[in-house]
Amino acid sequence: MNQKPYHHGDLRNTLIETGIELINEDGLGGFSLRKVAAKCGVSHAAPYSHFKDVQQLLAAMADHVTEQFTVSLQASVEGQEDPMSAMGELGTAYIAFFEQHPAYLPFLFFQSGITIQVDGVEEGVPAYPPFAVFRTTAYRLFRSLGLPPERDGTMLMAYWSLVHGVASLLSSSGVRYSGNWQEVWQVILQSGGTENETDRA
Amino acid sequence: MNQKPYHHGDLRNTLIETGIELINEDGLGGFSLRKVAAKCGVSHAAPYSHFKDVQQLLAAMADHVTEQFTVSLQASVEGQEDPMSAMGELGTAYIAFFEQHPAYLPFLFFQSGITIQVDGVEEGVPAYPPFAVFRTTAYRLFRSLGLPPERDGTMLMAYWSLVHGVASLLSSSGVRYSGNWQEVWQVILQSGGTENETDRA
DNA sequence: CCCCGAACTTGACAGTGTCAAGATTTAAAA
DNA sequence: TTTTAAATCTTGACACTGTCAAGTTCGGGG
Repeated sequence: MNQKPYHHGDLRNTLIETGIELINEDGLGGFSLRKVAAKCGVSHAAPYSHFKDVQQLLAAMADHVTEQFTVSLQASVEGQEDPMSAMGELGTAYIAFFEQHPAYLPFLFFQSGITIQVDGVEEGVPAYPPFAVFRTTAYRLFRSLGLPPERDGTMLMAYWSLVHGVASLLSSSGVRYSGNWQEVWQVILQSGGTENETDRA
Repeated sequence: MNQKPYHHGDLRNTLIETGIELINEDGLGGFSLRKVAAKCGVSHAAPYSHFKDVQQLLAAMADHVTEQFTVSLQASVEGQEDPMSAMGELGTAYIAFFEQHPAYLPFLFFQSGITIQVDGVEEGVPAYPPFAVFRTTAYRLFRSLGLPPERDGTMLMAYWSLVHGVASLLSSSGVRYSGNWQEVWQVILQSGGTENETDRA
């Protein structure tokens, strides 16, 4: 439904993908409109036929990356029977994503202001897709643990915040921790109700 | 011990403070060396007498802000008798700091690479000062709860990650959550051992 | 007193985002 | 098919950025 090849042949998508490559190579700070244009073999002002701003290109790039992120999260819980281990896999996938692409976290979360509706279920604002995966998986777990539904919001935000915090500390700040991160977010899962495998040393 | 007033009178400190003002007004993206210089009434190259880089000025600014952050955290636990409520206050202070200065989080954590030693207690790398406050307060609580010391590291990272995650989601991303954040990180504190005041509605 | 060196200014350079004007090509209309 | 309009891309310019080299000014130690 979009633009078909004119002169270059699907610039716009090429700009988006090349821009993402650039960020992965040189980091968010090394990004520039003119570099992307040069890498695509077009003149420095060519992007303005497809994006009114650098911000708009960055937003389109962020959308693309967000989609990959969502796919990655979904894949991690697909086929998982046990809700508890599904949550564990989800957290692992969340963190692995930002560990493998350290530039993505500042890029996704400090760039254009996404607004994530968390609370009032779908009132206008569409839920942030990765968060939606998070929510459905979490609710499944909470039901299986027999948690009271009033605590859903609190527990969901706790788990999401913790996983996001770990990803944040790992990928951006220079935090070194020799312990097992998986144990860290298990702390919340355990607190849900069942106390499986506390340390038994 | 530093430079005394020559022409301007304590530029360097003025640059640092003015730079921080700029970031609070225009955000991290609106920051520029030349703007800071202009705001200080000096020429655009004057900062190079005190900093070899923009990065170095930013690093000095970050140090200054980090100190304020540490003071704020320490003040929040001062005089608190009950370890549990001390931890609550600490988390509140952590988040309040970044809520009041939304530009600080990307500035502190995505700028120059601080390295935070978490695990092996003081082996070379000095602990990140705000984290040090966190650690001592947390350990006090864990002891009062009778937690096994082997779990100290895990519990500490869990609590820090969660609080940092909440601050991150609140101040950078456009997350809207109508619930009570304080309840959110209480989830971890409860999971420590005692279950005080679960919802009773 | 003089003079050395630290602090600051001036002017230049390459690189950035953005826009206006023109050239080129494609799709649609006649 | 020829003509026309719109989309795409280029070129050149502007203001702004960080950085550096060369000068200028000023203060304190000889």
